[in-house]
Amino acid sequence: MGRKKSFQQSEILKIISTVFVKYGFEGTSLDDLVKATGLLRGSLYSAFGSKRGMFIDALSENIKQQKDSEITITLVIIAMMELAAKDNTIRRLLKQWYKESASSNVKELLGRAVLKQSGILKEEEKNSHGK
Amino acid sequence: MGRKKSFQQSEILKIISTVFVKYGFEGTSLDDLVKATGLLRGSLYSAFGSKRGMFIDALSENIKQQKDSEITITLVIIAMMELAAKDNTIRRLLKQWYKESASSNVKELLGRAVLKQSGILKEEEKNSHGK
DNA sequence: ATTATATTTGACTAATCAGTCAAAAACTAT
DNA sequence: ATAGTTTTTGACTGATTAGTCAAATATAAT
Repeated sequence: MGRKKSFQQSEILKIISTVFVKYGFEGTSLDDLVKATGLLRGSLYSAFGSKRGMFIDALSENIKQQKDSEITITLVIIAMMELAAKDNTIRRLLKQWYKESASSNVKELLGRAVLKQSGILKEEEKNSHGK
Repeated sequence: MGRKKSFQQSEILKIISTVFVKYGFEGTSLDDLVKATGLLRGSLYSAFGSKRGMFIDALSENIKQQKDSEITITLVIIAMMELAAKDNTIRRLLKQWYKESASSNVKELLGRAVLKQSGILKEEEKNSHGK
């Protein structure tokens, strides 16, 4: 019953993910998310409750669906750098991700993604650092 | 001539560094910096010009004085995740740091610091991940 | 068609943000 | 002491922030 949702939650979470990846958590404003999704604030809030809720749902969805994708890794790093220390729920999510991570060298995976986000690496040097 | 500075720039930069490390760049407010340093906004602005200036000076000082300390690495990661993509000056600074980095495995160094910042690692497991 | 329920709409709010600036204070040189 | 210079002070500003909510709209069940 009731009015139908005008959007698919998982599609919106994909868009939300790219915005958080681009600007970080604190660097992303609700207006950024409103513009990117095409939804209005009220719709976003009724679907996710808060900006934090939007981030958690985006992170969870990404972890569930594509554990080692570039977007997932970047969201994980943003969560670790900006949120985990003060947010138990997010820290638990990240612990789970860490435990189940398929990569043989998570630290290097994270470090590579940090370097990539910074834009200081040219394409050719993305895999190893001559040292 | 003129009134003497009531503080030593390098001491204030140490304090500023710890605040940015704790809250990130976007997550740090001027009020946070005012409280932590004990200086007033006007003094901070006349010394550093802007919040970005405070971060750049803190990062530069740390890179110059203790290239591979924990605080330096964390500031580097914050700069890489939040600022480098859109700020040429900061990206140049980071490129220089990367080029001159003494570590044999920068990616792992960065990844370890990200994990540490998140608080998901217990002390015993900080150096290797059983996998 | 009426009732009940779920979603959308977007103007609104209170709080917080980075940054400014004129006046006061503290210093040096003469 | 006076003039010249620099720093400090903190109230102020306009912009932006996350979040709210009553009204409008759209759907399903009866």
